[in-house]
Amino acid sequence: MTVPSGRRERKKAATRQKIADTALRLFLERGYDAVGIREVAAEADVAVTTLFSHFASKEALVFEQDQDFERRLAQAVTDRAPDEPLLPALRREVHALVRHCTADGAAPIWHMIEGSPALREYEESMRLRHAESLATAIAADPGRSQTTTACRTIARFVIDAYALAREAAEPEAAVDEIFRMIEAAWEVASPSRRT
Amino acid sequence: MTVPSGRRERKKAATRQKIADTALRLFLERGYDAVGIREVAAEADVAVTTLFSHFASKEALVFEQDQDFERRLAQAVTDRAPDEPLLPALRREVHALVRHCTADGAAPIWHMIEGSPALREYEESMRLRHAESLATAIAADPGRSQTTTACRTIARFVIDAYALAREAAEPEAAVDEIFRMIEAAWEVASPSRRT
DNA sequence: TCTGAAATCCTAACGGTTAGTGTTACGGTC
DNA sequence: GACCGTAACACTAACCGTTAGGATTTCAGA
Repeated sequence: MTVPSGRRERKKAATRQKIADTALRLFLERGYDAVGIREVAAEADVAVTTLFSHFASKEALVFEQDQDFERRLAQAVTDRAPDEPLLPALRREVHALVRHCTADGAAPIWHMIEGSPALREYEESMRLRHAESLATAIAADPGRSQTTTACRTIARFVIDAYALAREAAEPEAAVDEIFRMIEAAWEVASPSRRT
Repeated sequence: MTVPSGRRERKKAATRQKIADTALRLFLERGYDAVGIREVAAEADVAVTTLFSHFASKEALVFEQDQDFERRLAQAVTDRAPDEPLLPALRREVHALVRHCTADGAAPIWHMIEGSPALREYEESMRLRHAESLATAIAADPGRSQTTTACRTIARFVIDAYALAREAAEPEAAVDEIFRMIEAAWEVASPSRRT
């Protein structure tokens, strides 16, 4: 027991990172579908079973930062200034996420994702998880009077905003446009005012 | 060319139906994951390749009415009374769909779907398609002044309403609750009024 | 009846994923 | 420093969904 201190963890993290880096490099070089798992494992110099002990699926190799994403959304709710309303905080975070995904370096990756049905599908199911965890965070927000259904609804809408904005011609403007709609929906779900 | 008249089409439809029925029966009897494609094909007395010429994937065997669903949503927009506003028409249709899915006989099927990650994921990606086609229908609605982004957003929200309502304790009430939020979002997206 | 095409079949494989079973390398303990 | 439990990793062999390739049957129309 106790805290596993040091080398072991570092080696494990290094292995994981090497696999992820190798996979992404190969995928970008030759296309996601054209590179097999056995090949990624060989190039990263690990066994196939080791690869799958670090990543649950081939698609997960691409969405390595999945968990960061999920955490950031929830933290945008829980860690905001005490007097800041919910939605502006979420809007800021979504803005940041969209900016991060449409940055220069990220373009080839998203191009690859859009080119592979398997990756698109996987991303969709990721978003479902993100919406659920965001809904939980919103529902736990103090001084809130909306129903559970309303919280889950708004969480979905926020995730939708992220997904739609990324595909829009002007992502940043789209975020603002969609959030105006979400604010209206949120208002109407409030028995009293005060968000 | 001309219209392929009769027997051929009937036989094909019969084969398709037999495969779907057999698959659903086996899945419900022994669990989705516990029944293999080869087994379904054998029990339906067709070749595996034939099965896959009727259904694109194992999951598609379960969501046989996929296309109906998609068509009904689009038609709710295009076939509504000339003076009926958009959202009430969609609300009616979503009500009908939710009622259909929460009907008595359908319970075991949805239970099975919720128990299989593969099926949940597939359903998610179906919804994406449905949202896209609904967005197209909404965007094509005459006398409409919203932006493309707003149309796609509302389409997503409507699909979300369906998904969320089905999981709610009181599905019918949830539909109404969520649609109140969607109406507000739609209003705010209108440069002028008049839906 | 003949012909073209659609529907079906068979075989064999490919690629992601997992189970089963060792084998190493590390961390804490004596 | 020797020792043991365990976490990380490796190897093999398979399972399962899916597809390519190509043969064969069955129907609609000329």
